[in-house]
Amino acid sequence: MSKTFKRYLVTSALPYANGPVHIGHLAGVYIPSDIYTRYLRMRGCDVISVCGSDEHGVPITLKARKEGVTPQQIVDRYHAIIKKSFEDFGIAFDIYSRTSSPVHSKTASDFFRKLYDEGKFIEKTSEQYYDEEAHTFLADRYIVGTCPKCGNEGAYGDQCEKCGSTLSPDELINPHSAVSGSVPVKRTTKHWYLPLDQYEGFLRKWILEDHKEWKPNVYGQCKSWLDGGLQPRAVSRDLDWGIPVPVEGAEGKVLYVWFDAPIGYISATKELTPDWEKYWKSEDTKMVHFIGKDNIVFHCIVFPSMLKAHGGYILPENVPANEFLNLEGDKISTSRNWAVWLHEYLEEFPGKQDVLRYVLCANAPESKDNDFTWKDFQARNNNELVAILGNFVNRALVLTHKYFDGVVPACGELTDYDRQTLSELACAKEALGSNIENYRFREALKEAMNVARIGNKYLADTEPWKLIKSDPERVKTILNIALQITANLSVAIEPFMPFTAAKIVKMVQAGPFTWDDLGRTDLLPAGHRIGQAELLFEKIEDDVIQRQLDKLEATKQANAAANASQHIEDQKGSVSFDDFQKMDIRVSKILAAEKVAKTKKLLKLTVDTGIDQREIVSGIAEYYKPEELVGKEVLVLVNLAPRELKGILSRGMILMAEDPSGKLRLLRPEESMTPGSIVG
RNA sequence: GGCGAGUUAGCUCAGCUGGUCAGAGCGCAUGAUUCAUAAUCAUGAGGUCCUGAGUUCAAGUCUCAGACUCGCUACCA
Repeated sequence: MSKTFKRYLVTSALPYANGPVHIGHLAGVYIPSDIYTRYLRMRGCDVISVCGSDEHGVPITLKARKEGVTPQQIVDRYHAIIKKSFEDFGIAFDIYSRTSSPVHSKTASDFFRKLYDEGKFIEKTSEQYYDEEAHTFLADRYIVGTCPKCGNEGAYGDQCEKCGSTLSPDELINPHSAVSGSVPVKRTTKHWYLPLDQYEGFLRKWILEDHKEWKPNVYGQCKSWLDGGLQPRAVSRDLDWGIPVPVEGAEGKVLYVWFDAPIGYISATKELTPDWEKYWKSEDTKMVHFIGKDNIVFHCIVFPSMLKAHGGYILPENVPANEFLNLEGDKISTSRNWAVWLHEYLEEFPGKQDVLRYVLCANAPESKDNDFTWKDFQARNNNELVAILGNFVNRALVLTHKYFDGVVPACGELTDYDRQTLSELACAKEALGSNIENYRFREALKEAMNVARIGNKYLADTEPWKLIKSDPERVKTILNIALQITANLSVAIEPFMPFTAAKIVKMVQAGPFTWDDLGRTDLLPAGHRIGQAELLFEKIEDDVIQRQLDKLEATKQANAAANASQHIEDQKGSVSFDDFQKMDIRVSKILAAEKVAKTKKLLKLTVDTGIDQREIVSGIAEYYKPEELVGKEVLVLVNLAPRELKGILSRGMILMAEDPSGKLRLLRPEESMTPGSIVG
C-alpha cells in the first residue's frame, strides 16, 4: 500500500471517564500516538491528533448512583483529571474533547438519524427486566437474587459467582434490582441493530486482503471475528444517560456507548476545525487509530461498518493496537487500585515526565503483554537516561565552557573518523523515521538513544581533554562536532521526550529545529554562544524505589483485607433442627473423575456414597485435576434433587469451602471413614 | 470448548518470504580512561530458540500434536 497521503488524522482511544488514567493507558495508547504525531509535526506534515473523554454508558451511571451524585458530576471530575494528566505529560492532542459536548451530541445524533432514515438498521423487540423504582432497564448482571443451585443470596442475573453456574434472571429466587433493590418486572423494549453480517464481504476484502500489513495481533483478531460470522449488534440502550435516540417514540433510549464513542473522533475534529471534512472525507488523508487490544473489534469491525453504512467517510489506514502492560507481575486494575496513576506519579516524581515516557516506550507492550517494574524504571533511568543521554550532553557542554568559554568553536578539517561519525547521524535519521512510520516505537527509541551513544563514543575515541594540551586546534573541531551531535540529539528524542528536547534546545540556545535538521552538521554555527549546562536527569536512589514498592505492597494488603471482609457474609436466617436433618450428607469416596467435554469448569465424578455409586457433576475443574481427586474422601450432599448438566444427570453436590479469593477446596474427613458415614 | 496473540541469553526484546540467524540493549566479568551525575569506551562469558514428532540437502523460521501466559467468544451446577 504505497499510497501517498497529503495529511494525517491521528486518533487515540477515548479514555472512559470513570477513573483517572494510569501507566497502562499511557504505554498502550497515548505515548505511541504522541510519538507518531510529534514526528509528523516535526516533519512539517499536515497532521491533527484528536482525543477526548468517553462519558456515557452504564458504569458511569452506577458510579454516580453509588456516590449519590449525577453522572455529569462524575464525568466532570474525571474529565478534568484525565485532561490535566495528558497535558502534564506532554501528550499533545490538538484537541481533547468529551462526548458530553453539544457538538458531539449533534454529530452522533445526526449520524444515527442518517442510518435510520436510510434503513440501515434492523429493529428488534425483546423482553427485558425493568426496575420500576429506578426507572431503568436492567442488564442481567444488575439483577441480584438467590442462586437456585447453591443458595448463595448474592448471585447475579447472569452468573452465580459462588458456585460458578451461569444463570438467567428468570432462575433467580427472590430477584431484585442491584440498583434500587426493588423487584424487577418484565417489559418489552425495542432496539436498533446494525446488521454487521451485511458488511462481512466488505470487511473481508478491506482487512484480510488489503491490509495484510496490520500487526499480527490485530489482523488475527479481525480474522477470527470474520471467520466466526458477524451478528447484528444493538446500537441503542434503555438508559437515561447518553445521547437520546433521535427517533419518534424512542423516549428513554440512548445510543449505545460504543456507537457514540468512536463518532467522538469526528466530533472532536469538528470542534477543532471548520475544515474537519478535509480530514474525514478525503481519500488522501491517512487515518490511524491508536488503541489497546481490548478495542480491536470496535475499531476494525464495528466503526468501519458504521462509517461504511454512513458513506462518505474514509477508513483507517492502520490500527496499531498494543497489548497490555502489567504492573509488578499483576494485571493493572482500577478497581483493585493496582496501578501507577499519572497524577500521583507526578506528585512523587515532579518534573520526571520524560523518565516515565522513556521507560514506557522502551518497554511498551508492542507485540505481547509486558511488565512494568519499579526496578526496571530505576535501571533505565540510571543506566540509560543519566549515564548515556544526560551524561553525553553534559560532557559536550561542560567541555565547551571549559575550553572555549561557552562559544561554539569553528570546525576545521575533518578526519575520516569525523566523517564516519557524522554519517552515522544520517543513518540514525533514516532508521528512526522508518521505525516510527511502521509503528515500531521501541526500536525507534533505541535509534534515538543511539545518537547519544555515537556522541559518547566519539568523545572517548578523540579524547579532547588530552589533545587540549598538544593540539588545541583539533579540539575545536572535535567539540564543534560534539555540539552538532548534541543539537541533533534534541531533534531525535523530541517525539519521545519533548521536555528533555526542549531543555537541550534551551541549553544550546538555538532552534527550534525540524526533522530535516537531523543529520545536519551546521545546526550550531561557529561563534554561537551556548547557555549554561544543567543536568537533564538525576539518579534515582534505592529508597525512592523502595517507597513505591512499599506503596504497592500496602495496596496488596489492603485488597486482601477488603477481600476477606467482603466475603464474610452475614449469617443466614435460622433453620430448624428438622430442616437441617433433612439434609443427608455422607462421606463418599471419589472413584473416578474426568473433565466434561466442552466445558472449562466441570468435572464428572463417580463417587461411592456407601449407598450406591453415582455420578456427580461439579464445577471444580479449575481447582483440581481429575487424577488428584481419585481416591479422595469427600463430603457429599446426597439427597439434593438431581439435575442434568451437559447431558449428565448429577445426583448430589460435593461440599466445598471457598476462600476469599474465590478458590474452592474440598472438605474432607480428618481420618479415613467408611463411605456412607453420616455427617451431622 | 472454539478462535487469536505470545513463549529466543539473568532481564526486556529483534529475528521479513526456511540456508553466516543464534542477535541487540540492560545486567554481569575483565581491561582502558578520567572531560562528565563513580557517568564513558573496548573486550568477553551467557541460550537443547517452550516440549515432542514430521517435511526438507537444510528449521527459532514450515506442518502436526502437546504445555504454559494473555485476550476474545461460547457453554456450563
